[in-house]
Amino acid sequence: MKALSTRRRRTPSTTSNANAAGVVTLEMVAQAAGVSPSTVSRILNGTAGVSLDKKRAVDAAIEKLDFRPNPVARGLAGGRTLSIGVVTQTISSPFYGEALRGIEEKLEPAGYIPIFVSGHWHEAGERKALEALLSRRVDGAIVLAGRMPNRVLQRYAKTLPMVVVGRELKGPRLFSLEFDNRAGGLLATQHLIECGHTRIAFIAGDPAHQDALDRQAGYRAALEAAGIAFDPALVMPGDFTEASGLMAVNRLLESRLPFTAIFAANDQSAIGAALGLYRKNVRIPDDVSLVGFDDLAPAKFAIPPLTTIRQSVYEMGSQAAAAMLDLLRGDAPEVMLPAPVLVPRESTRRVMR
Amino acid sequence: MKALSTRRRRTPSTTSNANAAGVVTLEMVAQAAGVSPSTVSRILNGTAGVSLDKKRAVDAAIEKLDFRPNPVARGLAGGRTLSIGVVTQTISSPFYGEALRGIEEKLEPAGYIPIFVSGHWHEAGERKALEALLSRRVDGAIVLAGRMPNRVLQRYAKTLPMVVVGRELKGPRLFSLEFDNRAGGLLATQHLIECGHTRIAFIAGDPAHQDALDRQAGYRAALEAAGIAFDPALVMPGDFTEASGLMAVNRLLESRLPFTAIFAANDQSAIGAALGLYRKNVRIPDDVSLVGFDDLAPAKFAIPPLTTIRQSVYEMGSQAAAAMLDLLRGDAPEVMLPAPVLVPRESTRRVMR
DNA sequence: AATAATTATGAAAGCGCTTTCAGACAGTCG
DNA sequence: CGACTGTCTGAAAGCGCTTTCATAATTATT
Repeated sequence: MKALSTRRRRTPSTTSNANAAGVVTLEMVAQAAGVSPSTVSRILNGTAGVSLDKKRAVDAAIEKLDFRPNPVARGLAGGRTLSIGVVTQTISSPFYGEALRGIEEKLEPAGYIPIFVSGHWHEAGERKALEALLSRRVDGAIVLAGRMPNRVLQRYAKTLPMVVVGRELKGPRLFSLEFDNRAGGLLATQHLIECGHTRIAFIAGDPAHQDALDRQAGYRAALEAAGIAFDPALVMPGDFTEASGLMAVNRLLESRLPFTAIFAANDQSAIGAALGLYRKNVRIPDDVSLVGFDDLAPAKFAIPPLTTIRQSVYEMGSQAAAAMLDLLRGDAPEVMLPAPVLVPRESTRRVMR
Repeated sequence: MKALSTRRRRTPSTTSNANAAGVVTLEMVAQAAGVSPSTVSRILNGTAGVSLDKKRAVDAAIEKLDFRPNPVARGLAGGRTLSIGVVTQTISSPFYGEALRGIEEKLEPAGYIPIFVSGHWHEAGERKALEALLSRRVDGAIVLAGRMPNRVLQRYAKTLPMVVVGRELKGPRLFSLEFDNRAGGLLATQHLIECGHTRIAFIAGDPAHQDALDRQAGYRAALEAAGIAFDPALVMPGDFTEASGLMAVNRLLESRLPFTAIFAANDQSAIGAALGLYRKNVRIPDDVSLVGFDDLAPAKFAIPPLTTIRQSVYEMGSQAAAAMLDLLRGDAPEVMLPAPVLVPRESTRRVMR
């Protein structure tokens, strides 16, 4: 299998260097420029001052030979790999996909490359993913949500800089980034209340996610603020999937409890709910108003287009990456997530009855 | 920034080794087991026979010290990094997301890790992505679709094993994998024809994608086989996005051309089309039947659930990864993509008029 | 002008592993 | 029983870079 390894002893005295696979090395650059490898390295990294003429000579040599430093060797020698590990749950979900895009696009110009690993929704998987990243000597890790206990994350933060999305967790080389899910939940519910709804069902998210809990807290807070009694029978369990939204609606309908609006903990479950209503000939928004959460692409093209809470997942990824870059630079990250906004579309409207 | 580099000269004679960051090295294992580093390496890689008792001692030491070889050092020394580069277009699209999941899950048990890089839909981006991967010394590259000319890909294949998804392209260290898009297009259109439709519109995909062209070819072939005249006015340009599906429908409706069915080149544009029809109060499937392509998650929860062609994107990714593993092992890949299947749901039905 | 304090540079060690080379033993054979 | 194979093993070189350390070349200081 061995890749390009046409390996031979380095001929000790011969200076005409030309390794097997035609790869240009720093040493060759040094030779071409008539300086020592150390100098080339220093120029590359800006580690120390170098006289202008040498710098010019080296730059010219780099240009001419089309030299690109080998990150692997760099990693081994300098302890840096210019790669950032990212632990996600599923890389195929639209939610994580957006976040990853944000991360990638922010990291790229800084010369870092993200390495994505899935945690598969359980602690053991996440831990394994982090271990894999660690053994690959990533320079830092970004953890998206996840079920790992805070303790564990804090321990890892001793080994390498970490940014965690979706929890409150600070430390010397640890930064966390949270979207205000509670405010979002509040906003969504308020909107429904303003439309005159009082019987508002809630389709919950995966209770293992803090996000889900916070959104629900926002829902309750809004009800309370409006003086509407909270009815536990109106909250349906769910897990952020379309299927769970569908099932929740079915149960809701079967319960025969009166309700005129549904707030689903994310767009995906809202879309599942919409299908459930459609199946039972309940019209949106005429009979029931529906609000989602996240404002991912599909919400805009749902039938009818879904009123939802925008939390820019892309932005979240991008900010997490920015924070990581700060951490790496030794600065205290200074990032802010945009506040949640309501995106009114066609799935909600005033009650008329 | 320097990561864990508490670097010191290695104390030449001292044998009690313990590097700064508490990382266990192969050398430490060798020492604990009372053998030379070479022997440990040989056991790790199965490169040469080793006596049973030494092997046992080494295994015990590895276990006890919880040693995990450093891939970076391995990469530098052996020319292998145990990582596979993957070039995608957008990592956030549901289509690519699924494929990446397939790749990741197939690679993982083999000890390889995928590194995903986006090509951002243009040749320059893809080329840059490939270069980034190359400079990171990946052991192989998987290219998903993409616009890079075949020539270029073939040239890269000289440097490292490649598998390309979505084109016909073979070579010594090059393997390609194609889904039968034409057959899928044929199937979709046939289904519509069997339902009695004769005025079938087509919403095209991005013409830069071979996939899109093939699906369209299937559409035409089905019409021809059924003796239905092909009407170019019924094919609407599109680019695989929801927005393009929506726009296509609008134009179609404005054209006042009669039609009773739409075949969209992928699910996303079909969903956009569905919204367009909904807006104009055209009912699916009562007034117009609609077929998509891909059978990604959202299709199942569209309103109404979308009849579509299943092409297991997950499977595609997984097979591509399997092919890469074969290539790396030196075997000729022997993989097969499942044939396209029609998944009838509720967006199509017999014409009644 | 003589000495101290700065740079700028190169030599060389070392990151943690793989792999060649050659030695040390066993086992074969005639 | 000596010459010859073949199998294990360790020493050491080397992958391509970074980073000390020491030296030489400048510049600043009094």
